[in-house]
Amino acid sequence: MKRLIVVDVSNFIFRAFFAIRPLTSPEGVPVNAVYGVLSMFLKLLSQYRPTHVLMARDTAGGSFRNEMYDLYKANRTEPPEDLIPQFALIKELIQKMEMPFSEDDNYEADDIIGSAVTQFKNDFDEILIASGDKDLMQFVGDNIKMLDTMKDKIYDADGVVEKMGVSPDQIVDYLAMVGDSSDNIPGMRGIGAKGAAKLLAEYGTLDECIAHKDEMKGKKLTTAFGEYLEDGLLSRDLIKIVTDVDLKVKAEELNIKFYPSDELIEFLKSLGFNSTIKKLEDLKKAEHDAEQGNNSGYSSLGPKEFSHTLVAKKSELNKVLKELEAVENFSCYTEYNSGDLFEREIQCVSLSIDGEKSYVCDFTEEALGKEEGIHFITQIWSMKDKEVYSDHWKRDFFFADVHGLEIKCNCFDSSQVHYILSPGSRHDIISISKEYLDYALDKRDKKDPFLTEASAQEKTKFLGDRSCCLFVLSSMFKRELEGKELSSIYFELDNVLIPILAKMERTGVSLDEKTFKDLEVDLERMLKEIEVQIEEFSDGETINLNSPKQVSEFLFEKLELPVVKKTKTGYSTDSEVLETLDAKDLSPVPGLILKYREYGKLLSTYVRTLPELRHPFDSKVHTHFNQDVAATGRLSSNNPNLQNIPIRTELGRSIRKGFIASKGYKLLGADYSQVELRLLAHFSEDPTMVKAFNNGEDIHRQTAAEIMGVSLEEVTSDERSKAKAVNFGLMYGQSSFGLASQLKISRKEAKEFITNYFERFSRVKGYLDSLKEKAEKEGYAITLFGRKRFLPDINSKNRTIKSMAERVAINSPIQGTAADIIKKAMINIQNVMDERELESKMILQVHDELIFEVPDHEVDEMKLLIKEKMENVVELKVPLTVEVGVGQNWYDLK
DNA sequence: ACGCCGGCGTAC
DNA sequence: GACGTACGCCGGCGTA
Repeated sequence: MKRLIVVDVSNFIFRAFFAIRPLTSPEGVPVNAVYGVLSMFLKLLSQYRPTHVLMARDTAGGSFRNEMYDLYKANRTEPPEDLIPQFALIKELIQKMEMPFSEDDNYEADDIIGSAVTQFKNDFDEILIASGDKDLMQFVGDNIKMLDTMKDKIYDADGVVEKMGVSPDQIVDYLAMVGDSSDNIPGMRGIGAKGAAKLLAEYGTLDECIAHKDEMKGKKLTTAFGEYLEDGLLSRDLIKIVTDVDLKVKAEELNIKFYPSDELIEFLKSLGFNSTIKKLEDLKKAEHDAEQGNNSGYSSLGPKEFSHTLVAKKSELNKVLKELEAVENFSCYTEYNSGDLFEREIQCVSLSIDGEKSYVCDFTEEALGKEEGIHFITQIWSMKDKEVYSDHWKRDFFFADVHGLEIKCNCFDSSQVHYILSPGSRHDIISISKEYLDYALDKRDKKDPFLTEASAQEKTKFLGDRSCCLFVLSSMFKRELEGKELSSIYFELDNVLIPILAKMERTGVSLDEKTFKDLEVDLERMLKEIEVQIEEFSDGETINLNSPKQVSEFLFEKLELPVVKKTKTGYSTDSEVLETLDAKDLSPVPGLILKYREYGKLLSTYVRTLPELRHPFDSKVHTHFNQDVAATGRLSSNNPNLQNIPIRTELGRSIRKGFIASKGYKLLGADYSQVELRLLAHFSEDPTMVKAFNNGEDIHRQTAAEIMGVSLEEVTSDERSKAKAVNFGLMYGQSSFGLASQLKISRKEAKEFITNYFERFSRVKGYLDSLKEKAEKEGYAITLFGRKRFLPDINSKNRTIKSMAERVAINSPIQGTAADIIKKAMINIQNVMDERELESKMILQVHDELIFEVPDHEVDEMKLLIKEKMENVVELKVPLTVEVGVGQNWYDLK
């Protein structure tokens, strides 16, 4: 099998430059693009195993196209400064790798590629064009395919049709009509991607379209084929790729060298690519051992192949189960169809007992079927003395719950553990396989119905690879956890929480349709009224009040109001600015826009959206609680986010009336009062603060009294709210500057507040400083329970970056400990609810608050239980107090 | 037509 | 430069 890959080097260079973070050689020369091109190329060799290669490149000068059209590529800016020295290095790299190479001063890489595939077409079994340039799709057909290395996707003629909507031989005409903004090719104004595809579907070619231009309907099309026809014809000429460039190499000269030369290794050393050198040196050694004709070389750099067995017969399933019985732990990768939460079916289960080989059980095959799938997975999940690795146990628990199955095995969740080992990065199986195993899993998901259309072989690799990686990674992470404090964070906290969250998601929350409908009508009317009022000031011009850009033009150019604040791109119009302007009484408009924003936010984010997100299954909303997103250890919620339902303004708060208890149930809410401040008191052991909490004082009032030097009774509500701002600011590492701008007081005053604060609460200062020092020394911030957050920037020389890390060092232990506390409370409460077989259900968590749906007869019992469990999660130097409320809806839980 | 980013705003 | 952690809406721009 002779396979030629033609590499669009210019395309590689730009993609690499932007994909790889800045990187310099030991001599200080930027080399990120060189590194990127090398990695992409090595990956190409190992993954697609070409026998022949041609590297095609542009030269610095323009091409004949510039003579045709002086605006050709006129929109291109100069390459970034850091990239310029890398062009020569990449050329040198190609030479040192002894890869066949072609460039020509009069032609672009596209022309070289076009010429190569045309001229060498009959010399190879298969030719792959490695480039992201759509233009090159015109050559796809027969044995010529496009390869997008970033997406790991190969396009044959059908693939082109699917992606572009036209066949390869229509690509030139297509681009002639649509244009190409990256090369400044105009195209025909008025015709977009959809339009061009439609026209070509009807007439076949551009020429045929022109022949029938009198049939075109609509103003856009008539002008396109009138006024802009010339542009289209010029574009077509520019897009056409030359196929008869003299390449100065013959097909048989394109065979590649499979082993690195000493010279190459020396060159890479000078660039500082240590990890790559190591691999190449090993390869060099292997060259000596290798037998003649052994075709490994560079292509062996790729990951070793796992070995997968497809299981598609009932009798074989039992054999698999027997093997599982014989081991203590194994990975179990479950693949569901992408259908909805309640309807979804199990499609495949892939298992590995050693990280080298896997069984892929396919329940979409006729011989098995979904009933068999459920039966099979039930048997696995009931192996109660086994430890089973999955990368998404919450999904499995949800599925099990829907189908009334029980999961009794010991669950080990690779993503969740990785979150604990390294919060703040990505934890999905694809990312961690890449990071730890340097293994590129097939990135496709089944949006395109991959699992139903792919070949059995492809499917087996897709799934088998995942369970193998899952096994290897889980074993690694398990060792990593061993003997560490972090171990208990995982095994006692996060892992135990998984089924609880699944249950909460499954239960969902009921909404009252009428509340939302009424609010929607009200808000729409109120918005309309404001629009009308504002129009009086705009001379009939319609302004989209949802567009900060248009609002800014209106306020600061048309009405000439004073600019208060700027953003990166222009004048700010945020609420702070609008309030400032409103206070100046120059125009009623800022105040009106403030109202418009408030109502618009409520309408678009909550009132209109939430009822839409109810699930047809039970008409409830089922949020997702993410357990591996927030770097501090908090949960997050999405689809919808039920952790940011308004409360501050009365109108916003009324949305909570729409969150209701099911019939015969009440909602029960319990929230920690001032957890984070109490934690600050506990950690700092500041006597004044500890005493205040122990005496049950109003902490903000107490703070005000201390820093303003007045008695508790004398504190005004303004003073109290200022003190509150100081208290919160402290925990976020706020500076006097920030406090001043928030409270609209002078910096001097703000500074005084803070100075007074630290005098009165002297231990707090010491504590906050110790957090920074500790983070500098240890490299991480840590919670009371031992959850860590690593802070690579804490010793940065860049002041701004270091300060940011310091604020994180202050905030994380406080926010994170609060998160750990409520997680523990959730677990303890759920345990008792299970023991007592209560009908109550936990439904929401909002960082310091839990909401339950409780049958009327359990209200009293649950009130006691929840308060007791939440308050006694952990013994601190100050009491943790919890306030409990009961009501028919979320608004009434006061 | 789609994806990404900036601006903005909601919660704790 | 200046307040931590999230999610999501909208408009606008680019599609490398």
